[in-house]
Amino acid sequence: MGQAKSTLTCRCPVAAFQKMISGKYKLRIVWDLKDGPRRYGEIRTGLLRGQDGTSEIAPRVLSRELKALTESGLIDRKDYGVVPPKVEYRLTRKGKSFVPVIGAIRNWGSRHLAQGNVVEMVAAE
Amino acid sequence: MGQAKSTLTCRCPVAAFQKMISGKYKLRIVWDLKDGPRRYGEIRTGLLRGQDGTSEIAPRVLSRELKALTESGLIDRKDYGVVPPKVEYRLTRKGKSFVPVIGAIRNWGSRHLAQGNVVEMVAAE
DNA sequence: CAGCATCCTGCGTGATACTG
DNA sequence: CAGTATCACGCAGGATGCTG
Repeated sequence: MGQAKSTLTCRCPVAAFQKMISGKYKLRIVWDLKDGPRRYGEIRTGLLRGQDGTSEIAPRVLSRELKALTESGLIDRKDYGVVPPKVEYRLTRKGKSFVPVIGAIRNWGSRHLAQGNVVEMVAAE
Repeated sequence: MGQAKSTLTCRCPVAAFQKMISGKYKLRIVWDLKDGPRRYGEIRTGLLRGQDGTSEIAPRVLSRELKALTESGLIDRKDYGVVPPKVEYRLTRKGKSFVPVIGAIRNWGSRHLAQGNVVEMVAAE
């Protein structure tokens, strides 16, 4: 069996991590899901908070991110099989264990990364 | 100094983080640098450890990653201005503060990510 | 040795339209 | 509502070759 196919497989945990969270929204999705299950549409609109309401994320994109996260085992898809459609996404155990990592990232980011439009000189070192 | 370029600017620390470490090698470079300064060539060959010696990283690519990291303020470039050229890269204070974050990532990754076939405990820290 | 200049390619991202 | 199907585009990433 081998090697060569697994999407997430890599000798370096960092590289594997990179692959897992590749994409603009995966981290944010997982983070948003930490408070509980959310529906497709909720995630979609939730991703826009803070943005100047430009265009919404393309469904194709969100769809793929969600699928990738599911295949990574971070989230779980629950289809209620009703009409109109209702689908919820929630963190798996693995996904929950990942939340603190994102927390660390956010924590570091909020201290060392210029956020918002306030670009405070990163400089001086 | 201080270019108010919005290169890293984003309202969401996570997104800013994503931008900062975008690219296949940035995280690994920073991690490699945690043990001390390294020269261009050392970083280049160091990035190959574990790979089956396919092709080396294109200089253009490494160069760009290095430059981006420098502009992000994570690493610092030191040119000795000699012949033949000698250039060292080292972590800045900011870069050092970022190492634990990568540590958290590696730690999580080594536990939850399938790492190819060779899972050699990264644990030892 | 430590890069830069040029060309090329695949994929991630986005916009639009359509469906069960 | 929760997606899928198509088309298009920009850019990261790799391959060479050259230079101070």
